Amino acid sequence: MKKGITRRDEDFSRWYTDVIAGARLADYAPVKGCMVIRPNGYALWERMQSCLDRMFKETGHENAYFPLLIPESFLHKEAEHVEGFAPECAVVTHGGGKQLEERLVIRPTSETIIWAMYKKWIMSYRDLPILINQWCNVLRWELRTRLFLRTTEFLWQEGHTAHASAGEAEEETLRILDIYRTFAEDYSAIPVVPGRKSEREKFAGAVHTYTIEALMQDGKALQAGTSHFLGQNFAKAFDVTFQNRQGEQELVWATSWGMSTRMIGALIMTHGDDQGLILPPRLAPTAVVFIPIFKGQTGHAEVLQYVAQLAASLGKEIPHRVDAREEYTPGWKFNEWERAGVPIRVEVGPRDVQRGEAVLVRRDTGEKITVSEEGLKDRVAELLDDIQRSLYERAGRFREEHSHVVDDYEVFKELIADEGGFVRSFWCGAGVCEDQIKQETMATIRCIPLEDGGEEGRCVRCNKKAHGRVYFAKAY
RNA sequence: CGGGACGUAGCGCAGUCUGGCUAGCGCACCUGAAUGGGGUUCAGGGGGUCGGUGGUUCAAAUCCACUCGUCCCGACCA
Repeated sequence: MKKGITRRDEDFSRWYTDVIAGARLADYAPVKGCMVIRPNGYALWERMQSCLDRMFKETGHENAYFPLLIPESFLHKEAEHVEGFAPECAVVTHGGGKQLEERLVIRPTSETIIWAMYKKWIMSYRDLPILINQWCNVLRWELRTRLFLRTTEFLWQEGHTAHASAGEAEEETLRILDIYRTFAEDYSAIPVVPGRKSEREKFAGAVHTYTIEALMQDGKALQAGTSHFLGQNFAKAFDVTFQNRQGEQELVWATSWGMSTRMIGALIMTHGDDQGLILPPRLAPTAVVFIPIFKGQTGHAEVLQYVAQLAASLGKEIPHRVDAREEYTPGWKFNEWERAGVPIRVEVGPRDVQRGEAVLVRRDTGEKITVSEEGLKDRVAELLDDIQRSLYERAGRFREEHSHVVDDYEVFKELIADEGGFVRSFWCGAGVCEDQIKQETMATIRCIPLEDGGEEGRCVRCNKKAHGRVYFAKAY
C-alpha cells in the first residue's frame, strides 16, 4: 500500500531523504553538495523568514545587504576566525578572463566584510548601536553534505551588531537567543535547550557562543541557531573604535547570530512520520487543503461550488487551497498532501454537499472529524491550534524520554552507543576531558544550559569537581 | 581525505561472474475509455550514445586499463 518512503526504524537517513523527495522540498543539484530548494521548500523558508524578520524588526534591527565576495586578506585579520573558516572557503582566482590581483573569498559568513564597513561608519558613541541583519546565501566547502542539514551553499540570516559596551552586546546576544528559542518552540513546535557552547564548540572568533539545541527522532542533537558574543575581537582586527562620552577612544563590542535553512531539516526530523512530512500549522504555507470528491459527472459542479464556498469561508488568515485536479483520484491526492505535511485536509463529496457538512482529517493523528458548514472556520482554527500544541508536546515527550541524568561513565557510553538522546552529566570544564569523551563515545557537549540548577558534582570522566550538568549527545 | 558500495529509460532495479538474437522489468510519463469517500482499472503507446575514454575480440552493458561521478560509514562543520 505505502510506497516511496522508507520507515524511520528501518533506515532513518533514507527516511529523511525520502521525506524531502516526497514533499518535493528540494532536489540534488549538479554540483556536489548543492541543492535546489523547490517551491514547497522555498515557501516554507519564506514563512520562516517572515516570522523571524518580524521579530528582528520588533527588536530594532534593520536589514541590509553586504557583498558575496570578500578580499581574502580580510579573512586573515582575525586569527581564530581564519583558522576556523579558511579550510572551507571557496576562492575566486579569476575574473574577466584574467587572474585577480587579490583573490576573493566567497563569504562563509560576513563578519569580516561587515566590520570593514563598520570601521567607516562608527566614529562616536552616537553612532551606536548598529543593529543590522542580512538575509543571504553563504558557502562552506563541506566534506559530507546532507540536504538542508549541511549543504555547500545554504541560505540564512546573519545579524551583526555593534555596541558601546560589553554589557549591551551581551544583552543583545541573549535577546536574539530568546528570539530563536521562541521561533523554535512557538512556531516550529520544536522544544530546545538554550545554552552556551564549550570553548571547543564555539564559533571561530567568538568570545562565547550561545545555542539552541534540539533532539531529533533518531536520538541525535541538532544545533538549530547560534548567537555569538564577539567581544572586541573583530573591532581589534579591523580597528573599529569610537569616542565615548568622556572623549576617549574605545574598541567597539560586537555580536553576530544566525539561523539557516537547516531549520527545515530540524522540522522534518522532529515532526515527520512514516507517511512523510508534518508541518506545524503556524509555519505551513498551506494549512488546509480541500479535496473535492466526485461521483461520475452528476453533481460535479455542485461539489466544486460547495468547496469554493467552504474555502472562501476560511478567509485570508488561514492559508488554504483547493485541489480540484481531475486527473488524480481522491486517494492519490490524500497521499500526496499527506507527504507534503499539510496539517488539515478537508474532504468534500456529494454526501457532504447534501448534508451541509465536510470531513476534516488531521495530518498528525489521522483523526477524521465531521463538521457543519457554519462551524467550519472555527473548528479549523481550533484544530490548527490543537495540532500546533500537540506537535510541540509530542516532541517534548520524546525529548524527555530520551534525556538521561547520568553520573557513571559506563552508563554514559552505553546510552550514547545504544539509544542516543541527551545525556546530562557533570563536566569539569577541561577541554581534554571533552576531547576524550568525544573520542571514546562520539558524543560532544551540545551546550551548557542557561538553567543549570546549580548542582555540584564530579566530572563524569575524570571525577574532578564540577558545577552544573551539561548536555552531551551525538550530533548532526 | 581514509574505508565500503555503486553508475543500464525520469526514478528503482535485473542482465555482467560464464561476451553472442531486436537490452529487459516495476514505477513514472503519453493516448483513450470507464472510475472517483485512502496511492482506480483496462487497452494501447513513447522513451536507452548501458557514466566517459581507450584497449582485447568476428562480436562488449558484459573482459582489461584509465578516468569521471554518486551514495553510505569515519575525521571537520550552521
